[in-house]
Amino acid sequence: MAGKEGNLPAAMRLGHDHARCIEEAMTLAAELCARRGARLTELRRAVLEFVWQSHAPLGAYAILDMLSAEGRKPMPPTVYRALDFLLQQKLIHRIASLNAYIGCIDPGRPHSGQHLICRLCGTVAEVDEEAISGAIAASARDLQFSVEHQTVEVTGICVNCVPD
Amino acid sequence: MAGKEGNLPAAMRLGHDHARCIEEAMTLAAELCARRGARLTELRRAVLEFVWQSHAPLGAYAILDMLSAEGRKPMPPTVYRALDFLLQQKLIHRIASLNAYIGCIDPGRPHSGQHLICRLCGTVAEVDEEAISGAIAASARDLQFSVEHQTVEVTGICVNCVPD
DNA sequence: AATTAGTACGTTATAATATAACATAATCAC
DNA sequence: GTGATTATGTTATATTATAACGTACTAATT
Repeated sequence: MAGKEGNLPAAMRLGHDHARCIEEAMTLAAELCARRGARLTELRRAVLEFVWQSHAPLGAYAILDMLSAEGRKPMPPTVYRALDFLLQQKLIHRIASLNAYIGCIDPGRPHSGQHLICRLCGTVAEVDEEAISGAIAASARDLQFSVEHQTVEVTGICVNCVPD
Repeated sequence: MAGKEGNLPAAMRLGHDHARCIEEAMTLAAELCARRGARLTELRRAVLEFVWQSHAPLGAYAILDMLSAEGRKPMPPTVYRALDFLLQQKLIHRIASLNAYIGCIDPGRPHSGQHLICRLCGTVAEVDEEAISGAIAASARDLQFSVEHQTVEVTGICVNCVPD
């Protein structure tokens, strides 16, 4: 057996090399923006890096505070504009049920991710299951509903927060 | 062929008898609360009825305004408490992506509903597809994630808002 | 390197959503 | 009816988000 961490997403593997998560996310973001002619400015880079500091989503005002602590003193619109840019570039997701933002684990590929949110540790794991998105698409088709965006947010207790 | 309104949920059938939607919802709510020993007070009843005025979700402050127009002059906590009660009794759902509230179409049966939200007319149709909730449950099981709540909100264009 | 068009950011103010904390009133169980 | 419980009223404030307008930076072209 591979143990309980066998095939889990990084977010739910306690000992994972998170510095590498951040580094990969930042490198990929830079590449994608360059390819798209989108400007990943210092501010936007800083916001994205803060969002990636953990696998728990971060609120806009938490980001504001972190930027303030760094010496910048941005006002809310500045942060929201950076977040809007990152959302447009699909570098982050907004978690509607938490009013907070989290890094996208696979910004290069078009996808409608699903998020598993641990109520105890706050960790959010993104998965992309065709079985889920396909079932939603099929149900919408039955109703002749033209889907633009799927929000799937599953709240519960992650493997690290339940007794074995 | 039954036409485009063949098997659609009431929310998406333009000519449906909405007075009956309201009446059935209110009757069922009264029955369920009685059965559970929960107090469906006048205020809570009024809030539920406002939520059911249409198949588009209603914000807390819109409800506040409607109560004010009726002569009551409640403050926000009063409305939020009524909404909390209705949420606990599963008589309404909160649509996280809209910060708004909508009547539950089947409060008697335990279920995790999915919501299709039309970006144009605001109508929200609730469906309960085992294929969707099952796929989510299966994915969570893979990750040893214990699910407490599923939020599925699908944004797009409903059948009444697209050209034929 | 100046011009300019477009984009990004700064700043002020305020809107929209939600809750904490405590007081009063209604209802229920006995 | 008395006391316990639940519901609502009230004041104040927290949290999340955006409108509107001004300034500065960037990139492309001359």
